[in-house]
Amino acid sequence: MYPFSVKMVPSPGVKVILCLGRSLMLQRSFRLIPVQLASTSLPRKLCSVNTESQLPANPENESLVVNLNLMGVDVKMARKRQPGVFRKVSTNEKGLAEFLQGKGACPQEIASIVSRYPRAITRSIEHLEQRWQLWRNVFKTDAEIVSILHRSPESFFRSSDNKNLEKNIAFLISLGLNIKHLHRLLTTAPRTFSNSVGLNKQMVEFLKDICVELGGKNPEQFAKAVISKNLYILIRSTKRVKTNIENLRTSLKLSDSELLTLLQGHGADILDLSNEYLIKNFNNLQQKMALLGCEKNDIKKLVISYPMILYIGPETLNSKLDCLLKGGITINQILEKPKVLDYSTENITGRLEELQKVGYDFKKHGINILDSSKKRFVAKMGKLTALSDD
DNA sequence: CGCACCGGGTTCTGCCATCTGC
DNA sequence: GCAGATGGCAGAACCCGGTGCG
Repeated sequence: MYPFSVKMVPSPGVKVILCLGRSLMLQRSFRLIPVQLASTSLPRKLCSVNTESQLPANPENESLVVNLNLMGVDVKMARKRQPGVFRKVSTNEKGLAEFLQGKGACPQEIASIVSRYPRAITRSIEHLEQRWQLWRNVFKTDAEIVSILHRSPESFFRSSDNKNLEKNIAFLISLGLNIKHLHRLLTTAPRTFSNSVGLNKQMVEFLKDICVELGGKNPEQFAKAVISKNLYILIRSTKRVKTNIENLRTSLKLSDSELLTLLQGHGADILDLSNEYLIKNFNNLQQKMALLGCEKNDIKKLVISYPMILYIGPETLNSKLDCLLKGGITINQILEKPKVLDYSTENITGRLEELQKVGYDFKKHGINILDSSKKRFVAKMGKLTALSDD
């Protein structure tokens, strides 16, 4: 039970609802019963007076504030975020709390959810139940949904349009994405599902257009490939994606087919970057590589074989490169095996030190050892130490 | 077995601006 | 004119292991 329920005397109707549990059908029959308790005690007269007096359109609902405080909601934060919610005469904080608790959320999680997205308390039980079921089409357990809600309350509550959510799921499936894709998509970028279907369609159409423009033969396949490679793409603006594609094309002087291959491969990820950032990273890369004696063509090859290099910020990239070079690795070796840049500078530094101790010869053995999992690296080091001890 | 190649998994919300509908 | 709905933005890598080949 929730703290505020101690203080409140539920009306008979609500008591009935609470006892009935969570059967959607039964709750539906009680639809007309006010879901909010405290606010119903607020005299209606007060509101009608407001229309003709100079008082603010609607004063803050005091009993709502009391309820939220009892729930442990950070009222100050909530008020700052969505002040309008506090002036509503009827809200459903109790229903929401009951609902979420029934799904396995703890009071702290519920408080945190409401603090960060107060409008959640304006959703009716029917709405919540329906939306939850739609999410359950994708998730196997309630616990998974609770964890997403706790992570990003806005993704679940921002839209009141369950029809739109339904259409989104249907649309994504129609693209050829299977349930596993949807699961990853909803886990990773839940906002995708509260976009309007129109917006999602717009991005997909844009991707298909790009494909055709670049001489691709299968636009649907291309769009699907980009989405499954980059799960965030549907929460980006087409403007951002378009500008990034243009910038990639011009700065690398890519042919249509090179660009097409890049975009549906590992290049899909870098479309996420803000336009500024992509340019900044590219300029830094170009500058740094020139300093190290590389040709323009080397840079192009490097980006095509390892697009994620453009994801790395100037400072990180430069220090990573410097650290490798200091450790006795040549720039040509990096150009050949750019995946070593995948690993953190700390990781690389540590490995270089260990390898130096056993006198590892990069000229002879190459640098692949740096691009391996920790488990494999440790195993390899074990052998190398044993060897050097002999 | 040892190694290189390669693809995959994780990760990303919380705020502000703008429209829309009552 | 208000609150709700929706769009858009900044931020900024790292790690693991299956598989197939010699």
